[in-house]
Amino acid sequence: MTSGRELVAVLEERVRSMRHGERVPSEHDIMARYEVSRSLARSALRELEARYLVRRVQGAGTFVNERLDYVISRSRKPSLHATIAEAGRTARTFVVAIGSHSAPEPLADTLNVAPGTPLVRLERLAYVDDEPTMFLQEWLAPDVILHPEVGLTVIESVEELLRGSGHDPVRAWFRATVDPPPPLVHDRLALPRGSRTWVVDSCTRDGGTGRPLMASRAWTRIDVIRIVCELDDDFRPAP
Amino acid sequence: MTSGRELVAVLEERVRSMRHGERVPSEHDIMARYEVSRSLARSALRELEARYLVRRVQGAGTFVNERLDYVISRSRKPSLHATIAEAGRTARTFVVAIGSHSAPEPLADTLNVAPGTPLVRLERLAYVDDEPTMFLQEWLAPDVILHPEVGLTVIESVEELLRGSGHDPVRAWFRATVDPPPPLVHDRLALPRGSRTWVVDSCTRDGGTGRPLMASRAWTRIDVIRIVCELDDDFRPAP
DNA sequence: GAGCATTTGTCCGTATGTATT
DNA sequence: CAATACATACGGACAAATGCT
Repeated sequence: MTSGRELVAVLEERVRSMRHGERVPSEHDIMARYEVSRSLARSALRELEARYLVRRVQGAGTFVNERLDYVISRSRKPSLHATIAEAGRTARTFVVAIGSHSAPEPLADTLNVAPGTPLVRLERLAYVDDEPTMFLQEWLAPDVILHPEVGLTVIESVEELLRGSGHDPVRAWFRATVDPPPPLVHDRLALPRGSRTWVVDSCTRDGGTGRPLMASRAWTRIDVIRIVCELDDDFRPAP
Repeated sequence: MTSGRELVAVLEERVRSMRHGERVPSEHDIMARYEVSRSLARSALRELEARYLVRRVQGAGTFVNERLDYVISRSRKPSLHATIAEAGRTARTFVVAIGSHSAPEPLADTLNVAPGTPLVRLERLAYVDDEPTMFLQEWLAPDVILHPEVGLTVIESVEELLRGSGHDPVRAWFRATVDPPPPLVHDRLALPRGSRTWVVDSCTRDGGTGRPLMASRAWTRIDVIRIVCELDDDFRPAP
């Protein structure tokens, strides 16, 4: 082995031939096998980590990582949970906080209520294969859900809850980009230093009446999920 | 200075107080000023680079970097050039290749022509402040443009060209995500190793007839542009 | 719970190569 | 050509987290 670039290429090929979760040779193994210094082995693995091909855990090792695609669009209904289950992985969501807060300015505008109107705010944390992966803040318009205290600790999907309350929830608007998360979210997702997340703001309305039901912001680990934003083509039939 | 984490925080604050393009202290300066080793100074600057806060150029130095926002949606018309000009930066686009190619399968489908139909393919390279920033591949539906050889080497905006040919171009569909670019694009954009780009596929139609005019794929430097995808809310008036 | 080996994280120091100015 | 600045690579030491006994 002569250069770090080669080392990265060799390791990448090897990693790509392995399955999600499999163990990647340790830094020490790589030193011995390819006769390079530890710093070079480290930098190669770190580059693969930056490309989301591996995950590294101090004390445990380096493991192959496979990102899951999640398409966001108006027409596609499948939840994150369904998408993840299809890929043979498991997803679970927990409510970490629930309370009544008065609507801040931009949210009041989105939900079409007067500023200061009390809203139910949910904070949820979604795990993929026991890894904290998505942190959600959701504001529910007044009176869209009956007995929220009961339903929300039990039901994992707010969409189902809305449907159960007699609504027809559709994603009416979203805005997505990639950004560093605020410190609170950084901790919740146990992110490594300097990492970025998908940030998706969204508004859910009733498909029939157009009434705003919920506004949300979600931070998603970019190394676990690959979000694909799609604008529907009104001139083509939905698949 | 005790830890690398502090050093990053201190440098980040300093960088954030500076303006785009300003010179950041060199690795050597940081060693002397904060009494750390070169490797620590390096890793700190590299982390700021990973957060898109600085750009590093071998032999030249490290410079403050400020990303530009570019919103993609159906309703927003402004071109990338206009967006960049508003931020006080300059954008230029060059046609690097133009030729006739038979339509590959997915493109033929998008443009609603038979597979193998000859299409005009454009390759363009957009510079922001003399930095190669976006590489575009564009396929034009048959006969949508008169005398393409003449117009395309002169006009920087294909949208204007379409308008000049009597069409009413609107963005009918897009799909956006973040991914490593293919090697050819990696070279064109002079990217550092292991970096990712925005990848935006798009289809432009005539707003009146719905006729497909153009399909395109664009790779954009994620450290120069922050793309924001937005789905319009049909229940709210456009701003 | 304690102890231990393994593995990655964080530092240091040094030397040489390469691109820019 | 020379000076500057970043890139690459070596080596070593210790810290911190994990997983197992």
